[in-house]
Amino acid sequence: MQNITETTPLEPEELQQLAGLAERRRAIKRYQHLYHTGSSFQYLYLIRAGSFKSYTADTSGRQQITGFHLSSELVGTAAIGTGRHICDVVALEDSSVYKISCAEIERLVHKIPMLQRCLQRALSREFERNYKVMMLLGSMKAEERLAMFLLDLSQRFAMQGYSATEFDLRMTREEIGSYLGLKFETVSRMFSSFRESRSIEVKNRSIEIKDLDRLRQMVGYFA
Amino acid sequence: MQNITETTPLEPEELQQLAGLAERRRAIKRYQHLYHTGSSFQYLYLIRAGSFKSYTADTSGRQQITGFHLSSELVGTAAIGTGRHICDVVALEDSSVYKISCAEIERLVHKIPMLQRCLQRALSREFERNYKVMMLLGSMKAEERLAMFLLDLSQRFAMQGYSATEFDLRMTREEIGSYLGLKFETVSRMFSSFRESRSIEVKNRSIEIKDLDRLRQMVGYFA
DNA sequence: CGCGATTTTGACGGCACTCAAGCGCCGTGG
DNA sequence: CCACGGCGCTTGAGTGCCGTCAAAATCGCG
Repeated sequence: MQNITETTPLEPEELQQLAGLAERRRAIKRYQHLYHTGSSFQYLYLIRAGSFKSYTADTSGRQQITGFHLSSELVGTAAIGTGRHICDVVALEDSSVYKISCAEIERLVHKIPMLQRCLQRALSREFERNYKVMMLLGSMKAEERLAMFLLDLSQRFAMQGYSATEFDLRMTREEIGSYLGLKFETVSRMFSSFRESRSIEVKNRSIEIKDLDRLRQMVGYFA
Repeated sequence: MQNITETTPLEPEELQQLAGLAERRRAIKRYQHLYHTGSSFQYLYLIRAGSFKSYTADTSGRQQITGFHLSSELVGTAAIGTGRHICDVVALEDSSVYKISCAEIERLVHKIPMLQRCLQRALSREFERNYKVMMLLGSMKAEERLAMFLLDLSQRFAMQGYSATEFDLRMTREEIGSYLGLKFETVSRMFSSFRESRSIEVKNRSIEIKDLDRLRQMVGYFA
């Protein structure tokens, strides 16, 4: 499961590669945009600290969340192919990013084949995730969706060296619901249900996974 | 709406560009595969006649349909970024394709900037469709999904110069359902419901759209 | 401290899924 | 040529999940 065509979690060594390219860091305040839909592709952003959400407007104007982005992940890669950003990205909290100029990348890709491979692997991972998201939204039940969401977050936190079982959500129930194709009341009910089955401890935004295996069972085949 | 990261409808002039590159045509019998998941990316396929479906195995082994491909559309483009195919593609009927070698494209892209733009535009369209598919599966009702499916087919047939209102489906109700995240019984019921409201005439696989506007209204905001 | 935003929980209803039966179409073989 | 069988399709009945509406509790920002 995971973000569609936007977030790109990086292996530690890939991260180092890219950090070297970072021209400068930039502070992004809560609710501030990294970029807007349709704006031209100038930079990739490597998240140094904080978190973001990306969304598109469903044609009635409300936002449809398409992904969440955590620290040490790469944002903006979907625009590589098209030259224009295809969604809005906004900070969920005060954050900090490295800006990596698109032109700079182009130049260096020719010099350093390693970097080419690194970016290709990143794009490849994104493509494969599209299919998982499709299956998620197409056929999974609310319980399965939320379990998958938690496992996904858990794995991404672990990848950065944080705890895989204790973390804080940075997004509202409504944002989670939008991402998973559920109403926020359903998300809330599922959290309560997970608590009653002792799979997790949840107090507002703080999550502690008590029974990782049970979550995995819920996701079942889709893992 | 439409296929995720796999099909690429082409404008007539783009089609001509690519037809020039076609090395040779190849006949594909019904149920025969064009390529398998994981196989290395060797060719793009321009469909000359016939139709295909692409699917991935949801981990329990059943196939999850991810797209349908009609004549004069380009198949296999999703693998450009990754070098490996990420789904299986199989013929729904006896078909014929042009094979366009990957190496050939690479060479010509350097010579003809026009072709580069053509492929980029194609990829761009695919990316944007991902979002529509996400919204479709995330929040639309069965009626809206099927209406959108029919309008999408209608538009693609029209693009090839065929009738936008009368066409034959090449896929089963079950395949449509898999694609739209519905059970085949629900698809069947919706077809019957559309018939009762005089929006379409439907007899087995043959479809005649009687009230295009009504279908558009059903899709509503999502159009 | 106070107010708006977020979250929880309950009651209720509708849409889509499940299970099941029956029909139509078509290819195969007697 | 017809009988048969299989597959796809339709339709019905019943159920369950999730969305809607509503109210109350809690959080957190100013």
